[in-house]
Amino acid sequence: MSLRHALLGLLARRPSSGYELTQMFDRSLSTSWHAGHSQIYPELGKLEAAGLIRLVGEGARRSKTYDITDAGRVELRRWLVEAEPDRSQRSESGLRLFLTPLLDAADRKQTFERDLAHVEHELAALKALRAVQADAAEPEVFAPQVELGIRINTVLGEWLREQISTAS
Amino acid sequence: MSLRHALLGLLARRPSSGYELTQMFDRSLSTSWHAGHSQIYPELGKLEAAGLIRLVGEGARRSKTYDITDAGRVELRRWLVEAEPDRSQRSESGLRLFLTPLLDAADRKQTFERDLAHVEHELAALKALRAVQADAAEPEVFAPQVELGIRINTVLGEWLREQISTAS
DNA sequence: AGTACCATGTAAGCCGTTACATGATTCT
DNA sequence: AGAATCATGTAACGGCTTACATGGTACT
Repeated sequence: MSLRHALLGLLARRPSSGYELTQMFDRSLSTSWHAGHSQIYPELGKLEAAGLIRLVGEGARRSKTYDITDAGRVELRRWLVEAEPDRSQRSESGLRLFLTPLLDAADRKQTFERDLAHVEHELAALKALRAVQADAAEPEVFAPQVELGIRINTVLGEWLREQISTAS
Repeated sequence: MSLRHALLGLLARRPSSGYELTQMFDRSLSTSWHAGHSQIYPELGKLEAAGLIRLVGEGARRSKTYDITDAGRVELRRWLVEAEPDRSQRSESGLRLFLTPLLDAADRKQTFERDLAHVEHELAALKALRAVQADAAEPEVFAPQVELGIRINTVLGEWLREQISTAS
């Protein structure tokens, strides 16, 4: 269960409300993790009860802003540095790719083209993000990670283009 | 829920027992999907009840071998070609990478080195697999996918090495 | 006054993991 | 005969998604 560490990590970046955390999962973390508000609010309650975060203010519209505590920072560092990473992944795209050889040439080409369109869309978004962040004072995402995303999507695109041309 | 389509896909490759399917998840599909036997056996029952697979033989030790039906093949193709892919992923490694900037330089370097060791291990395994499959009559994994894995792990390794050298 | 969005919460049900349980076959 | 491995199944529990539910604030 990494949700608690994801929340600790986001709160270590800056104090936030549950609503803001929900948005961060969609905007910044969507490529690696997702959580809906119905999962986040109860977990914030548990983290507060465990003393890893604390309520630092209530704002307009009953919003509750939390911040990480020293105990939370210790736990977050322990998890990041000392805990053995769980490297298992769940990727429907990977599964689809694995099953692609079952399709005939026409269907296979079609799915590769669909995937290529998606990869190019991602690539354009990442390059736009890189351009924006070059100026930004406080980048939302770690710049080297944008660069990694660009490189991975680039090789993916190259591979897909090769598959499309050899399939026909 | 892609488990049913993963099972349909594996059975479209060759008729298999639940036990063999469990092993295929570990051996061939572990980088994109995982399922334990306690999930597989009940799902095979549901697929059979739905007419997408059928029992084609019972062997030693009460083993039950299933094969995909024509209806199953139709459903598999529909899912692969026509269904909108769910591209959301759950990757603890991605989450860890996202949170890495919170660490100090020494801790960050340490985690990058741990990740690099793992990437190099994967890369060696994939290159060995590529060498073995070059000779094999009936490759277990689609050769181009091994190539893709090699390329992605290569850029990952390069990126990690850059992070390690600029972090110090 | 009505609509849209901000903000938090709970409940039902499904999916997946871990643990429990049993029997068959092979090897030493 | 005992251990290891093959092979299938069920049960309990926890995580995650979807749906239900409510109220506050801003805009027109």
